[in-house]
Amino acid sequence: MDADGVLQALGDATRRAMVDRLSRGPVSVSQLAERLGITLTAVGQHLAILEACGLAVTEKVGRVRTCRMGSAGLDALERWVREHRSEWERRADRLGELLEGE
Amino acid sequence: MDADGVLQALGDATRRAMVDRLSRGPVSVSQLAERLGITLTAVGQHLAILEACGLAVTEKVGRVRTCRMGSAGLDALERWVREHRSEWERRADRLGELLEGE
DNA sequence: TGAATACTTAAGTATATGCTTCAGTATTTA
DNA sequence: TAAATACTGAAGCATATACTTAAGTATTCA
Repeated sequence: MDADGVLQALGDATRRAMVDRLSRGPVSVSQLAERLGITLTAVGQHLAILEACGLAVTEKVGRVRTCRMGSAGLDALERWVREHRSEWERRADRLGELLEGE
Repeated sequence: MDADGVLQALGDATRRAMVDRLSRGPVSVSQLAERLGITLTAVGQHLAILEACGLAVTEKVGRVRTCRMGSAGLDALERWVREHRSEWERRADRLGELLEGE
């Protein structure tokens, strides 16, 4: 899973609301739609994006699709943060050493 | 700094490229514009967004504005990840205990 | 002091995308 | 088996926003 897709997905407020909800446990497409005040179709579209980047996992049983949080998306995001922070902090450290050396 | 703003900001590929660059050290607006192949104006607009959410800090000295990475943005983002992951993992743990109890 | 540099601001354009409706399909219930 | 439920897919619309040009301002250089 690449962080680009995750960040692109989480750029949208509705999808963030969906992830908020998923982090508290599984839900059906209908339940998401009702909570967000949008159509089932819209939820389906967002869900496809969340699944593609590993933020959600879904499974259809009978006529109802159950949606859960996916670990891969959060993993990728955390990795992205660490990489960007560390590069920048390494620089900050070198600057600190430089100043101490004076 | 709220994670919403940070995620909204990082939803855009150009701004992600800017943050990539900033994480490797300070740059001027012109240098960013050249690297990204867009106008100074466009860079300025993105920069305002990155500053507002704490992903960038800028300082104008003479006629050149120098842009650096901001810590607040990454902090907020890491917090967001931890909160969403932990809630979901607590649930997974409870499920695990439940299954063990059978 | 005049020219060049490095932005800044205002205003317009063009496209991406979030959402809708409408018309299906598959599953459950009465 | 008929009606209701829970989605799915195709197609269109409408708005947000990323980018541009054009016209400034402030600073440095020759």
